[in-house]
Amino acid sequence: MNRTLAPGANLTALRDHNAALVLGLLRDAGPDGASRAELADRTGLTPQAVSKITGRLRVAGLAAEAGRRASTGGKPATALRLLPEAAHAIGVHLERDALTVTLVDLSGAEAATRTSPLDLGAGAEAVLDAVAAEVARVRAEAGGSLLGVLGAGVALPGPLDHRTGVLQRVTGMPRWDGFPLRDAFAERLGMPVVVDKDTNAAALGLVLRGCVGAAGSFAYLHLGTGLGAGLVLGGEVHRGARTGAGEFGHQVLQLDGPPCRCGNRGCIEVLCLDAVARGDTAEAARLLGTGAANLVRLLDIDLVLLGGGVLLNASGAYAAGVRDVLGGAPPVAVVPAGERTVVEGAAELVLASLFGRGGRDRHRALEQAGLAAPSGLTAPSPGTSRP
Amino acid sequence: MNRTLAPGANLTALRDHNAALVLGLLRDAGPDGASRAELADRTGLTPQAVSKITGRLRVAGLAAEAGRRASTGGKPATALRLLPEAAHAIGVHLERDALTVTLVDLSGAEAATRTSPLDLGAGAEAVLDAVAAEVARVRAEAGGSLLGVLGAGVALPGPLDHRTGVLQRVTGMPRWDGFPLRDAFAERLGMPVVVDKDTNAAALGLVLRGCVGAAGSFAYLHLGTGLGAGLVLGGEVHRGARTGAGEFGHQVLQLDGPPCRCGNRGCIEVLCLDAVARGDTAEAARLLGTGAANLVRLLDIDLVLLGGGVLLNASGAYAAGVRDVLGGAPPVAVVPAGERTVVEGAAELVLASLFGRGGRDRHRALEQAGLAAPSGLTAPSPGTSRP
DNA sequence: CCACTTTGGCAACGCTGTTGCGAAACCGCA
DNA sequence: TGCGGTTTCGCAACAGCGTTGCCAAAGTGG
Repeated sequence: MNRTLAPGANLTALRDHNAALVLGLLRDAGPDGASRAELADRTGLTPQAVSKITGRLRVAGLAAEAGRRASTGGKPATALRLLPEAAHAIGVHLERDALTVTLVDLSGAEAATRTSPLDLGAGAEAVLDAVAAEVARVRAEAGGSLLGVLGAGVALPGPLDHRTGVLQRVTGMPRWDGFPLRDAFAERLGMPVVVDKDTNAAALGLVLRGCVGAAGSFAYLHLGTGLGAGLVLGGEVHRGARTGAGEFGHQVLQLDGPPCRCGNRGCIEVLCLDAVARGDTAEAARLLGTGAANLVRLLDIDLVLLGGGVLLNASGAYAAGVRDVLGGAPPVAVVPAGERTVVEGAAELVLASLFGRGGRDRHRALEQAGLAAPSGLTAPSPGTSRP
Repeated sequence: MNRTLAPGANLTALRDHNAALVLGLLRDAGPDGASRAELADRTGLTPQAVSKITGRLRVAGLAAEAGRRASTGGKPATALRLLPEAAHAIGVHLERDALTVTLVDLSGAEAATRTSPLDLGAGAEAVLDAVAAEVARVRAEAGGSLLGVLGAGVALPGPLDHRTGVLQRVTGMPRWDGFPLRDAFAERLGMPVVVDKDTNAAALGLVLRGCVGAAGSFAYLHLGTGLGAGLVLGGEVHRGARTGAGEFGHQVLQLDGPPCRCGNRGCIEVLCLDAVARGDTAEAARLLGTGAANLVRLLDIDLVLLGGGVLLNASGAYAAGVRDVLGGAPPVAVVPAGERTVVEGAAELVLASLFGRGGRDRHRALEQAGLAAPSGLTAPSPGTSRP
């Protein structure tokens, strides 16, 4: 077992953990906010600890008081809410023929978004130029404010390595093989960059945006030019050893089926895309449902989200068809996801570490957002709201 | 998302986390032990912190100094090792027709094991009697020492709920439906009890016993009377929403295949067991490999362990057959597991919380093992080894 | 023999969440 | 209107965590 994955914890880690936890709850609470007592309940911390933590958040400009709640028999609670404009993140979605860039605030709300054509096969320099230009335009559109952009998340089809940010043999585009995308983008954009597979980014975004309700685990199935999946297990995106998890499309469903470009026979992708090409949506949905059922049984999840161009064009039919195969027991919800899951998720790659959702460097993210100043200076008291 | 799954952390949680981490490293180090400096390196804690933690472990009787290492140019390191006999755990494996009970020490080494026939369908009282009797005999065999038995882990086929310890419709044995196994066992045996599915217990045991090397994720495939799997993802057993994860056997591999008792067609279990019944080991291995390949691609794991009676009877042939289907890239290791993985894993269900491997109540476990005395009394200095 | 390296303990320290206590603000009832 | 009860929340003192600074011990190598 890899012990380096479970490091020792010190007081800094403890503080950052709790701060991220509270920030996440505040984000989930939305503009109405949450009271300190409520936060204490949800976290298991004492009210005093929550007061100290929210005090730090207020000093850092990440949270503020937001009016009073109705009393429940005693002193009315003062709501605390996230200040979404305290920081922003950029999401970049690279497709074979298109580039989408978005700028979102801490709550995930979109400040500006642009889509433009792209030739991903044109090579690194051309793509870097295009992305840098679009990022600049999006920032200008959003008001030109250069304040508080925490970083950029980049989502693309893969295969790639999330930890190092290095691309592998992108199908049909050998020029990208071995390209250190993260470092190149970070240098060019002048900000921290996180790279992930498109389906993983989408799945992460769905978690952070509260689109999955109370489900701790779910699968996001994406049917576009290919068929892939993003897996969230126990609240965390499961990427596997080589960021290769989610290879849903090359699941063998028919041992003696038609050959696939991957070398096997009867992959669900081939069967499904054939049905789509024939216009047989019902059969495509049935195949998708069979694959989803395999996945649901293997991982015991109770939510399946559907996305990608093909599925969204007939989301009702696909959802119904998949639901039909899955049956009712155990009860699995099948829901179509939004239109821009991937680019929104790309931006969330940056925000995840702030909100205790398994980002790669929570401490740096919190520091960058104004918490935990590197110099050992203690922040002054925020001053409480008194008459 | 379920925020109750990510609670706030206080100083107690921090101390317990680090203590469990160090205990886990000491267990992995085996009888040769590990030096404080080495522990500091692996945990990322400062040497001083490690000294304090190991001091507490020594006071609690869980660790001791174990001689000197060769010098590397300075003062030679003093090795610290786990004292395995400081505590014990009981593992119970319930099968349809057999009962196995084992008593292991902290290192997982077996002190005594007994197997006896059992009629699982005979109902709760008869089974409780049998288990209690066997547990008493095993304790007697192990020397009669009643000291330091932390609890019992119970592994059985399921379906069941790990968190509550309640059984669901055990296939073919309706009398067990809804039976609160954990609480009934806990009362009868007079000790804490953890219940889990047999394949999950086996997978957990393989992690804790260091049988999986540096792999953070792997699948344990078990082919006995049925076909199931235990999944470890990112170092943690993945149980899913209802402890139902690992339903490998009812993965559809042949859309128009023979009907299965689960209602679908072409489940891998039916296909595979048919091949086994025909004596066609090569075909069974090929089918198993195809299912394993689906799983490996979906989860991006690089280790598959094989267990269960059928597989172990011809482990070489099965491993080779599975390896053949999986191919070499990405490199997936296929290895047969040991004979008693389930009952050993059942005992590890109890030990897991001590060693920072995701047990359900680490604090209680550490307290029970002699650490973190409930009264606020600080433990005295352990006294260092001086001439 | 002496410089150097490495291990590891002691004491003081900074920072964490916790506890004890009290003020503020509201409800409900007399 | 007055008073007790309830709930929220801050201040101050506190215990306990890992960290830092310093030093002793015990080897190696010139």
